[in-house]
Amino acid sequence: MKLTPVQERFILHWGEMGSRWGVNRTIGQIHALLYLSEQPLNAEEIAETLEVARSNVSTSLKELLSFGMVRVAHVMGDRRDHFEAQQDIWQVFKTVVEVRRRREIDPTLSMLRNELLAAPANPADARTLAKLREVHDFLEVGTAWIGEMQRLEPATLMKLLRMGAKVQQLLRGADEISAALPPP
Amino acid sequence: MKLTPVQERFILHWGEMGSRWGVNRTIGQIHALLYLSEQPLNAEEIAETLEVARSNVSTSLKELLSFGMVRVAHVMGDRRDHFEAQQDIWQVFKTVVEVRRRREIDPTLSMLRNELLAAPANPADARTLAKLREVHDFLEVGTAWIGEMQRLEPATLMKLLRMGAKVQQLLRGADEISAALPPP
DNA sequence: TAAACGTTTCTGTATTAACAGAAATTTCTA
DNA sequence: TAGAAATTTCTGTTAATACAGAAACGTTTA
Repeated sequence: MKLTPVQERFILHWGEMGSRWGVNRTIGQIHALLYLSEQPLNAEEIAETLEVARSNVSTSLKELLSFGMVRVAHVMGDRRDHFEAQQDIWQVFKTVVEVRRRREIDPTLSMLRNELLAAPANPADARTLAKLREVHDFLEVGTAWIGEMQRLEPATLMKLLRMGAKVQQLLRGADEISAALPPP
Repeated sequence: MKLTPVQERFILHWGEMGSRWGVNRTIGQIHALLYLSEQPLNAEEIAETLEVARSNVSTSLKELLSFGMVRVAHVMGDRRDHFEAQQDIWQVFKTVVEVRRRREIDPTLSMLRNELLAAPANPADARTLAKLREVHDFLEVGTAWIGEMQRLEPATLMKLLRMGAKVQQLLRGADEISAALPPP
């Protein structure tokens, strides 16, 4: 597959950013390529276009599949697997958030839960445990929030986002309401 | 500074997670130590407690200071710098979001802006540019949203988060309102 | 201004992750 | 069930990052 200069720059950039998003360059590039591609591509085409080793493509695709960012498609009369990327940018974002939650928050949450449950009698730790509880509660509530956000439809979210300041007002309103209630 | 087993486990875990959050182990550990510490610590104490090289502490502190997660404090009769971590967990979170936005979103936004402005006449790129615009708009609107969220007070946010489902309803309400309006 | 104290920068080593290419395995077709 | 085609796993190399220890640089006080 021949790339235009614009496509090439986008793919290279996406690969570069990959490392900052917690995936390697090849995974980023493959995702960008499939995101831009009009039709599903097979592993061979991907390897040729990006000039990376076939095995590297295989490993990377497996990871992208496991994230749910790419799926297998089949082309009539061709027995090879073809791959296509999730095209809805909001879905892509939800996937990213989900993956990162599992990697970056869940392990800490479960570690904190353990410490708080094991709750030793050592009075020297009273202050420490109070802080751990604070972090725990913050993360707990944050992940619940993320979960709710993820249940929103793409269209709904985009509209909400576009509303911007209005939502802000809505939230401030909610704050006033909750301020009027007795503390939890 | 002598650590209790609970403190030690927390610090080690935080250091471990550091790499997943885009900072190295030492930075994570120092942050955890200062977060738990009752009073500001100097670089020497930090190095001893964590058993890492003094130079490593210096570099890591500089980075934490640049993030705004740690600040310098002074102790009467001691000319050495002492360091204390931001204690408000919501502030910590805001800082993390801010740092990651700069690292993970801003470069892509500016790259996309460039491509869209340079807008070459090549008709083969029409489809590609449309997709780039979609990504661009999504990120643009997302960062604006983040900015608004960051202006909320800690107490306000915690209350909002705790409201959970109620906020969800509020958002759905907003959706119905926006659905009733003509498309933007 | 000297010397004691504190901090930062530099340099080499070690650890980790990414990747290419080869080998092995699986899947499909005739 | 051959044997061809496609995919995955394995192995060694390369590149990037983290880190310790040493050296250099600043700052304060007597």
